Amino acid sequence: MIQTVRGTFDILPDEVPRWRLLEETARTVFRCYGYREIRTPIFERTALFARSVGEETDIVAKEMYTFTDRGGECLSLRPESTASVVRAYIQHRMWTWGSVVKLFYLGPHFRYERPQKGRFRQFHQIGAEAIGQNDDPAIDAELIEMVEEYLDRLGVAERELFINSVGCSRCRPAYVRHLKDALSGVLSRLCEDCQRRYETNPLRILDCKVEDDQPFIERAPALLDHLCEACAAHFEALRRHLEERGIAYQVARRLVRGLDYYTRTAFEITSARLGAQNAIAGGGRYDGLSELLGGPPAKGIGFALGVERLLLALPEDAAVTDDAPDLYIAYLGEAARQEAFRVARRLRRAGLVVIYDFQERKLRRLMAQADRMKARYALLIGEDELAAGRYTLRDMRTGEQEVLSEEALVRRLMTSRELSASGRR
RNA sequence: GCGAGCAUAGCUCAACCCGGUCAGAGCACUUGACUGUGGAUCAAGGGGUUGCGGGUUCAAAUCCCGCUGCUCGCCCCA
Repeated sequence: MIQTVRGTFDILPDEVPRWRLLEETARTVFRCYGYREIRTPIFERTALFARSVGEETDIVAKEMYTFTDRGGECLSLRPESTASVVRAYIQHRMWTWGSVVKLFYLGPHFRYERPQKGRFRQFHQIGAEAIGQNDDPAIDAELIEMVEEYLDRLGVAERELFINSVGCSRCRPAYVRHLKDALSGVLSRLCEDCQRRYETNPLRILDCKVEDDQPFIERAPALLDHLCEACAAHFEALRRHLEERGIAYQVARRLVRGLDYYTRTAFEITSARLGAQNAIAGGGRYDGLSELLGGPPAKGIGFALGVERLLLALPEDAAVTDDAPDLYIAYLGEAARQEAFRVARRLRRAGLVVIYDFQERKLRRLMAQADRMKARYALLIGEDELAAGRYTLRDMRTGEQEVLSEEALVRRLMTSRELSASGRR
């Protein structure tokens, strides 16, 4: 039997409401902050990700789904979306849209990783980007506020917000040299991974969780103490803005970002309810990315949020299936069956959710099924009803029944406040 | 790429340690008790080559080896 491929999964009807809740809440909240939805292709030229995310990162070096199409183009399924959004910003000359363009996206992304809790090969991200000439720290603070508001509205508890600054192209290289100098003496006493990172990505050493390495890392110089004046001022301003907005945060001096394009503001939101992969959202500034991709100078900040992880942190009762039928039609006999189809069609056109069984069954079974499906009403069409030209409508909650003409039935259902036609649609 | 654990009915699991008792329960599904009226109860039924392949043995779901898959952790990241 052919099954879903490793690291992918079906989202079955019972789970879909939870997904929709996340998506719809994102659209609602982000819209309030002036962010507009953008949908970029699911695959792009490989070069886009190689250049932006970084050739040496794990994502590009060993996690992308890369293939050559029939025309010989080297393409990759998107491992993230910031690169695509910035590409779109450049391609569509969005700087003419205004000084800061605010965009958000949501959808599947792909990385060839070893699956584990909260980590899959096809995974979903919700993210937003603010791109333009302006790099006011208030933009950073507003974006963070928006993420917090979103998580609040979903009821995601036990969260923590960490912020840091990773500097810019002026101050970071000097700091990295500083860091390497400071660690060179104790390099042999660090874990294997850190020895490797020392060469490939020294900043990552700050992120190491190995117990024995901690004393050395604690003593190493911190990025925050080596920012250039402009970056330091930017970070201080961000802190002030967050405080003015009443957003609780912790400065995580060792927080770094995995992708090469990040500058200055870096932040991460974790949830204690998650497990080993406890980062629920992460983001930061990427002021050089547009130019790196051949576009005009532009500043940018964004974040991405892992939907599968968010789902793990979401309260149990966050969403319920809302596809229970308004009306279950129980018919008895062939003539009643045709009548049932006709009535169902009329009510469905009016927006009601109407269900019936295609198979002849005993009335008892039909009622049991209506109950199981949580139908609000049941409509009985049998010999008596056909003869009288009136139907029996049963309120499944109270058990009360009334006999109604078709017109009275339609009027009755259409004015019922709790049904689909007048309510949620 | 590395490490550990698990794999029995559609789902949740029992039997595995100390091989032999037709491979079982609950939920779900179908039917009946109940001639046109649901949630309860009782009964019956369908459904499994015990992940796959090999080995040991008179005998393997049970012990051994290989493979595959899944889960969790490392790495990395959202």
